[in-house]
Amino acid sequence: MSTARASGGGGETRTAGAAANRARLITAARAAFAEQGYVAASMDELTASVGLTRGALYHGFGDKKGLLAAVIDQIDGEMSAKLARAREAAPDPWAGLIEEGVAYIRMALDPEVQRIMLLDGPAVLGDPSTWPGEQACLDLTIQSLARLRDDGVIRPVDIEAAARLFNGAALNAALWVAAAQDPGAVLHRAIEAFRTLAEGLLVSR
Amino acid sequence: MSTARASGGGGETRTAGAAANRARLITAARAAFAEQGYVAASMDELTASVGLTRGALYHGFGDKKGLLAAVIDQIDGEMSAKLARAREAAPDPWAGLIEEGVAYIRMALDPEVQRIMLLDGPAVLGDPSTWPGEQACLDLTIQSLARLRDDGVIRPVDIEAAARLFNGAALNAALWVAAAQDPGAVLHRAIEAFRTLAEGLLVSR
DNA sequence: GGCATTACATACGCCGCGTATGTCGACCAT
DNA sequence: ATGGTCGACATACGCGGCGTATGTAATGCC
Repeated sequence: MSTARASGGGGETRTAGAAANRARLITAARAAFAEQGYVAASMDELTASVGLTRGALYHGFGDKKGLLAAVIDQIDGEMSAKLARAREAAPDPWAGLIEEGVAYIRMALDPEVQRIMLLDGPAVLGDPSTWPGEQACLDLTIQSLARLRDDGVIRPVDIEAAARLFNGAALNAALWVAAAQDPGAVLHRAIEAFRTLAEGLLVSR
Repeated sequence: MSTARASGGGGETRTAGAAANRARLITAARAAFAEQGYVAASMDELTASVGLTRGALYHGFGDKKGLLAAVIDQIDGEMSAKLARAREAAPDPWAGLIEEGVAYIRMALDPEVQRIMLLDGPAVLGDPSTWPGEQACLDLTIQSLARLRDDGVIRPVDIEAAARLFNGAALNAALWVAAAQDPGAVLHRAIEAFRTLAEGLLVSR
């Protein structure tokens, strides 16, 4: 057991381990997709940069889109974890919802998130709401809203519809911040406007 | 003056007129980009479908992205006109703002708008807020909001920030409707939630 | 009526993806 | 220990698509 055993039971240990090579490809792809964009990123260069060839890529991920899907899945997991922490750190459910949106806006400052999750991802893989990670994120927002409605905090609106608009407003605020020449200053304005708009859901304010 | 004179003063009238060929290319591109997507659309097939070659394309539009930009500009103009009419048909400024957003949501039912304006466009040409047409659209929303603020209808928020979030919420509602299996039913839910959220801006409701 | 310009068509080279095929090591049963 | 199977890649090939350089007919200008 020199190089780490995989879970299932297959054999590995060629030069660095199959799972390790997979992880290295995903890491390299995150950087390449973020810096050059999906279409401009060459799979020849990418695989060569980690000492492999395109054969490894098509064996492990099927095709170029498969690699993008793997990258998106990884980033999505990291984002979901951050959102959950932001929500749980808030004093009450309503503040949790707001802080979740604010955290989302902040994440869009990351060039990787901008390019991969908000620009190329939807264009290549289609509607983000069908991605497993995004679906899970939306479900969390729906649960938060449902509880707030049951507690009488927000008005009796269509929960799923409100969740989608809520996330959408945060997403667009994020895009605005990301494209600004002075993201730091714009970030504050976006967050304040987001809070104001969100209060449209409240029963009383 | 048999085939229509151009404005500037160049010469044309080869087979159908230069401006006419340009328009035919844009029309064909709208269909091709909407049905196959930007990357999958072949410029050889597209130009051949209107009886030309790729030479005409690179002469008139520079490159493939230039053709997409021309298509987007045309669609953008049509959308702006529709939005303006929706706003002007409303009884008061606040209703005008809401109706503008609702009209935007309805437009996203068009597959051309979905694919070209919301998916491929941003991925290929970058942030939509830098496009001339979108910028004009945002300016109109900003003017509407500024008037409503001066009239004391909405709360004293950051106007540009509110305009961006407002349009963003409408855009995401549009994407949701577009991806739904039953767009007609979802459309109503999206519009209602949009109205509720927008009321967060109002001074009193 | 020469001359420059417009508006294309034609020909060429390059790159990038996907796939088919080969190879080397690891496990597995006997 | 050994023949067979499988996994994890590398290598070789073909195809299509983009951009560009070059050629050419029609047109406007003087």
